[in-house]
Amino acid sequence: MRKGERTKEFILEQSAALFNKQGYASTSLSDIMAATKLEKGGIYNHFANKEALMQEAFLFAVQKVEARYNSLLEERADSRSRLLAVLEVFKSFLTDPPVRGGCPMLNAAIEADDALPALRPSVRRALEGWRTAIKGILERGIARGELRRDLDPEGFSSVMLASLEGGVMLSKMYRDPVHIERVLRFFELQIDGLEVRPYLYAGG
Amino acid sequence: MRKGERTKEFILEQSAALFNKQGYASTSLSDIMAATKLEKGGIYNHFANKEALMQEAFLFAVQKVEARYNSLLEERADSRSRLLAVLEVFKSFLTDPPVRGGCPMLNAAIEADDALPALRPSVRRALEGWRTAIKGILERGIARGELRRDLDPEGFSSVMLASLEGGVMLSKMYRDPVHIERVLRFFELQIDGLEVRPYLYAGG
DNA sequence: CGTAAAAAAGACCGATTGGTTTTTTTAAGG
DNA sequence: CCTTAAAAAAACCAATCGGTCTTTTTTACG
Repeated sequence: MRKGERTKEFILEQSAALFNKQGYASTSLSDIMAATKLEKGGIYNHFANKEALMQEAFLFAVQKVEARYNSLLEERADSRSRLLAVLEVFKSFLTDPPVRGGCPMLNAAIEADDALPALRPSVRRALEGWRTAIKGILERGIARGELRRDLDPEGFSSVMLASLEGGVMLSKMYRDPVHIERVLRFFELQIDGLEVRPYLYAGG
Repeated sequence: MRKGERTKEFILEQSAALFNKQGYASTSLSDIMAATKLEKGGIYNHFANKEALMQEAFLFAVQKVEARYNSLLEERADSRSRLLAVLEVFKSFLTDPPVRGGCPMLNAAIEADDALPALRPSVRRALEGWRTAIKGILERGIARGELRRDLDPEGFSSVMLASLEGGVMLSKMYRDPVHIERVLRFFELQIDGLEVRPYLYAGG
């Protein structure tokens, strides 16, 4: 009973990395067998079929990313620090990925939208989770008087998430972190511009 | 002789759409046979193997996108109009795609970086083409005195391309054009902010 | 119109795919 | 320790994969 759960977790960990690196359709059960050193029977004992494995592996990957974010979030109270934590998560997809192969949401999104319709709802939910997280930081920042009131959290969260995902894609393709770094720098400056500056804006 | 070239073009057109929609690895020769109503022999008469077909189909797709851009570029001389033409191309991936299935560079980039190494150089070249196109518009705009001198073409081109690709991904996943529209609006405002305003900046 | 070459069809191939079932092994609980 | 159920292995399956080769059909040209 306990042994089974441990191996299931292990299968998820290995296959999540494979799916994220090679793609879901391109990763065969043989690949997973090789990575886990398990025979087919040992794998299908824990998952009904490949689709169920893909589904669970994606959620496993998303969970890993969220764990990374939460650990980065510790003791960060103000909006600016929190937004920087989001930036750091996306940078980590290239420097020290929670799951090998880049951003799980981005990778799954491209593959899911036509080829893997079953995965679409989960991917969408994960992306929406990130967008609302960013939006929440912005709204809270405005409410706390840390961010300018003329900022549009709805719009800015879309743009920031889009840029980060695009930056990850570019840096992966170029094999050069400079592109995600430019995105990071750009949004650091944007965030600073959005901040209410006590001295500059004092009294206004 | 002429007939062969026409069918080759037709195969490229059909398979480019399939590859862009379903992914390269997930699109089988049977899919292409069904789409072209050709037997396997009729296809392999024009392409050495599936990899060669993928390669040529990707270049075909990129060419279609470039053609769209060039048609949008006509009679647009100033930097602002040209940058807006770039924005329109990326919006068109969702509203009226040159090749069905979204942005060919984005889709291929995600799949190519680990699963299809043979496609990587072409994808990278295509993306770099777009980035340098944007950079060129910015540099020219600065030289012509249309854009502010403190603008960094190198960095801004990365950020703009990343955001557009990310915006396409988001809108495809949400099946809602609002996200790419937010990116578009954001960069329209950015571009306007980068412009040298004759009255505001007159003399300085 | 006839002919030679190009183009397409069709049969065929081994390998691999995801999946199932049966057997063996392992591990946990009384 | 021993038994029982869980877990993993192993054998097996039809279908599909990309690819090859041979035959038939079509096309272009003299």
